[in-house]
Amino acid sequence: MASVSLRDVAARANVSFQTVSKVLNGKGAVAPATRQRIIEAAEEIGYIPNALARSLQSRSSLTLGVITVDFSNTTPAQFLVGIEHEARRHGLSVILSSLEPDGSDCARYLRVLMERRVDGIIMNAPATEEDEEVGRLLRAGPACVSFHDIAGGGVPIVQPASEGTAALPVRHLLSLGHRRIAMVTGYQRRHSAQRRTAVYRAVLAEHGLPYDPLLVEDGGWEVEGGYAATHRLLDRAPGITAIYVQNDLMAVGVLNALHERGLSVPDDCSVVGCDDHPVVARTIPPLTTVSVPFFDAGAAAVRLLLDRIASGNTMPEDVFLPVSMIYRASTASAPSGE
Amino acid sequence: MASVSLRDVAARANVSFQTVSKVLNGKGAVAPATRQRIIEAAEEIGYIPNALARSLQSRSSLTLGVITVDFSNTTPAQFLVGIEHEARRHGLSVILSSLEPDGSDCARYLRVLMERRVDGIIMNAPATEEDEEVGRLLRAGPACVSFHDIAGGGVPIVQPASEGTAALPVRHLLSLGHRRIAMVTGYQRRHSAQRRTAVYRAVLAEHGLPYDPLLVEDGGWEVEGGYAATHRLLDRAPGITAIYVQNDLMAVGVLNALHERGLSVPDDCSVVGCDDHPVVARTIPPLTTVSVPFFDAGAAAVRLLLDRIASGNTMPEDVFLPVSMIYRASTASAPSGE
DNA sequence: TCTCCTAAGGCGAACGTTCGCCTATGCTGT
DNA sequence: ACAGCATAGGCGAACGTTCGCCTTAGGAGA
Repeated sequence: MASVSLRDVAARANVSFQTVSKVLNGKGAVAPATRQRIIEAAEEIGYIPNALARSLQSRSSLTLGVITVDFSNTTPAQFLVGIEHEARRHGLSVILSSLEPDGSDCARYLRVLMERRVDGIIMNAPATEEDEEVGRLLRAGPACVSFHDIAGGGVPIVQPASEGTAALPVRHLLSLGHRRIAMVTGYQRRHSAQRRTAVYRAVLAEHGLPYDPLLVEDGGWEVEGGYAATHRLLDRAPGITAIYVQNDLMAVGVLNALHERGLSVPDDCSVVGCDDHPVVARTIPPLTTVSVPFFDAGAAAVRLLLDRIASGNTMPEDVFLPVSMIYRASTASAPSGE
Repeated sequence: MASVSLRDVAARANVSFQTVSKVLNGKGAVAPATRQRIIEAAEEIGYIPNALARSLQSRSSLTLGVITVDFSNTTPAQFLVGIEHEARRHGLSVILSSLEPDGSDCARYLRVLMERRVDGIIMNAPATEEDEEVGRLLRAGPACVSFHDIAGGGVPIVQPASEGTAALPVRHLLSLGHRRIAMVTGYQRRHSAQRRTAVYRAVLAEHGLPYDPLLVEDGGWEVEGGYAATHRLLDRAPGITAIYVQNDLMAVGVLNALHERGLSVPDDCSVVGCDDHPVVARTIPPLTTVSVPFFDAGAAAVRLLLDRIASGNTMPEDVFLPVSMIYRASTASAPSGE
């Protein structure tokens, strides 16, 4: 188990260890017989190259660092899987750091990644989007790409287009004749929730409808928050015929709350979610939602990062991911008002 | 950006680089004034230790490798989060490798982890549970702990007790008076599905009930599989009054299929899931299920691994995780048969 | 005054690579 | 017979650490 090195292989094959290196990396000119002997020797004593030593010498760790929000939710997990697969395709490994909910440990983990000399960093930690220190570190450190805003900018962003994630559902509901369209938002301190709210407002305005704060509730991104938000909405704002929910997890809670109230979806109230979580294809009723390509987003982030590294860390354009509506059974025409 | 090393700090503080090392690691005896000077110098030129070099020299990478099935599902993701947190607590980083569905790339990734000289490996890749090569590599390589069986053994296992995940739900249904209890299994090639099936069978036998293959369908662990399996069951086996579903994701599909058939849950048919997926607290109806501590499982795996490393790779006992029933609204007494 | 001790810090070596340059050997062409 | 040249492989250095041992200087004790 004591690690066997190039030197051990060399001793066995009666050559210098540098020659072994050449053979194993297919570099220099080596006689076929010697090559064969070396390869066999390596095989016999179970030589495994030491990537640490290689990285030290080559000044490239072939490693990406990822700092992410808790990914036990499906959406950040999909993003992460996309990153991992694309990284692997390029021969890179991924070091994972998942943050506390408040993101307070981000700077510390960033430092760990820098000590480990990662070649690049991918961020998905909305809780730090206003953290100036994190912004500074990221601008000073290795190449970085982020899924959320970074305080002070300077880091390219990969994001679903919020015109898509918000405008598509709201337009869909409007086209079905709904006029009192409530919204359950994600945690309102997050920029993505704010952006979607702004788009909701803008689309309503386009159609001559006022923005009514009574129709908007914070669901905090989670199932239970969606459930509670819906009950609050129904308590205080009668006449709601549709709800746009900023993610599918909350939408599950929304459907449950409506059911508890004896309201039928979609007959009494339409619901649109966002993300196309695997589960909502079979909720009762199956949910109309927005499909967001999280896997692809992860892959795109890796590619962007690699471009950035290759091009000497120039600042590329932000990437906006195309999204699309998935029409299922949770939306229908507004009940004929009388 | 060109990396600054101990030597650079040393030059600035007018000492040897080894002295800088001593100060920064708090090792040798150094005069307070010198110490101060060194710390300031390090600060000023932005010294960041090189973990690669450190690992090379110390022969310990402070890294854990994790090989996991696609974790865009919540349960493997929770396990992974648990691992990451516990690893972090011990100052270890985690290198992540997620496999193709068939696990065919496992041996390759294992090799990468060994090249990177990880201190230990945690496996969660059920697709490889019969792969002899993987088993061999794991027994020969660094310390390892697994969440699923390893071909040939020799690796300690951390697992929810299948007496819990299967016996608890089935006993619950029996105690409610159900006698025709169907089961939607996970992918039947997996040992965990097989074990749960065996326990289901054994518990029925305890109560003098025969094992009826017509009541068992493979749902493949996914929502859609649960949905399809339920329709097949209802088509061919009338009189089912309860369904035990081996995971919650499938249970969502089961609830939907029952709803489509016009069967009320729990009045016409009870349903029990497994895992306590966050979503099933608000399905319609909320699902009775088995809570499995996946976070804790991840943390326990890390602790077991560290014990194993510390104790020179002795073979510890397997760990079985305690599970418990969560009673919600999807189960009720069997309809009074007439 | 001499010995001994301790504190402070220098120094060499090693961890396992890769890279570039150097040398020895033998063959080709005239 | 000799210059010229591939071809094969050796060798030194460097990447950035940590570790253990050595040296030096100054002070305490007899």
